[in-house]
Amino acid sequence: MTEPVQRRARATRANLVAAAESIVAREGFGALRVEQVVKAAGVAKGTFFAHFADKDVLMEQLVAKRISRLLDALQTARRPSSAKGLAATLGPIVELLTCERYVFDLVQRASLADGPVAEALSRLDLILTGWFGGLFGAPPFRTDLPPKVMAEGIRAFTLMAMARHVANPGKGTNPGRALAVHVEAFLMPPE
Amino acid sequence: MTEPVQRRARATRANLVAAAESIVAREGFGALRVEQVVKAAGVAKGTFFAHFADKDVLMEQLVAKRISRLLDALQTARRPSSAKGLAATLGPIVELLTCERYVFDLVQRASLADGPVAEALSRLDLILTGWFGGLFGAPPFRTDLPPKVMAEGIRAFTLMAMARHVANPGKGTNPGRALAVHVEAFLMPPE
DNA sequence: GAAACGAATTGACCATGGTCATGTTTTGCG
DNA sequence: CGCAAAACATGACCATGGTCAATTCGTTTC
Repeated sequence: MTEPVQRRARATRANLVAAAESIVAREGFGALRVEQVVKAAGVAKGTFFAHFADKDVLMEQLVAKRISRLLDALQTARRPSSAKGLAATLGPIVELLTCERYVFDLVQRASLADGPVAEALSRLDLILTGWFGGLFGAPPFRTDLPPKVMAEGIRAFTLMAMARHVANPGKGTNPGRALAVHVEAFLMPPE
Repeated sequence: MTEPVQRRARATRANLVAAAESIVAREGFGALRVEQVVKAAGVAKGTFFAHFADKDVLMEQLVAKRISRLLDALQTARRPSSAKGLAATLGPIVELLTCERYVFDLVQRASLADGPVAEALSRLDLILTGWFGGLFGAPPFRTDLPPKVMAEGIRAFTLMAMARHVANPGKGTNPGRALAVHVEAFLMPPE
């Protein structure tokens, strides 16, 4: 639960994480079962819950790691120069978070609390805020709003677009396009 | 699951709903257990799942009914004349949806799919769209955006404000104020 | 009203996340 | 070292949502 101090415990924890990662890679996040993890790691079930308050804590950690990897790429990307470009830039992250309903629900629950997912996403906010420039804004986007508020707006729109997408499987919803509409509407200066 | 055709089955279903409503009134949504409901209704567990695909389907129905009652009041209310007023107007609904984390998660999952909750919320969208006026907009709000897009924006901001609130219990977050900030920023013309 | 057939109901059973009293290993200390 | 305390691990057990083959009930047909 808290960081283990003995070498044995650190190894156990690492085994659990490795086992979980391997299962996720093979069968997806939603298919992971605690029993499966502990069996693969060669420990008892109780041990799992001695290391993670609940299943979600482990899953958050795994998802956050994936998000972080995508953000590493984003960070070196060029600042997009249009609403559409901005929406497209978020594409890989949207894809990760909507790859499974289970993942999206997890992220949604975790995105505004404390924890690794929230941390990862606040890193995204930082990148966006940077793109929107300093106190005086950065065209072509609106220049009258604090970048922080704009970043929060993007977050809200992204979450909604993704929510619509995962709530209507097979209905051909396009989160990227929906997102672009809202970003366009709210982050570009009205004419 | 589908509407029952025999009188007996209709009565069973009504009993289940009544039992559930009574439990919710007494102990809240999150505390409701299927076992408890079937015991109170005097039927077997399997009967519950013959009438409702899963627990959530029943809960959605109950929550939607509550939302609808609040909307009846909203519908007769005067159109708010400021962003702050608009946020305040949504207060009762926000309060209902954030009264329990369980409720919020349920609503969030259901809000963009098919079902009674989505239906109730689309009624809210209709009211909002009405307030934002016809094709040419209605001051003091922005007049350059389709009312539908504005209503969707409000929905996104409301969901995010509520999510932050339920994700940080006891932290004194104020969904109404957070909402007002975003509504102000995005729905009022920039100056 | 008896046969036949689908609707409705039953309850034992299952899957799975989570708990906890107990046992084992490691560490720090005299 | 010897030993007590803390950290760690165990697995039987529990809570709860959900399944399904078997059974009972209601309705239709002749």
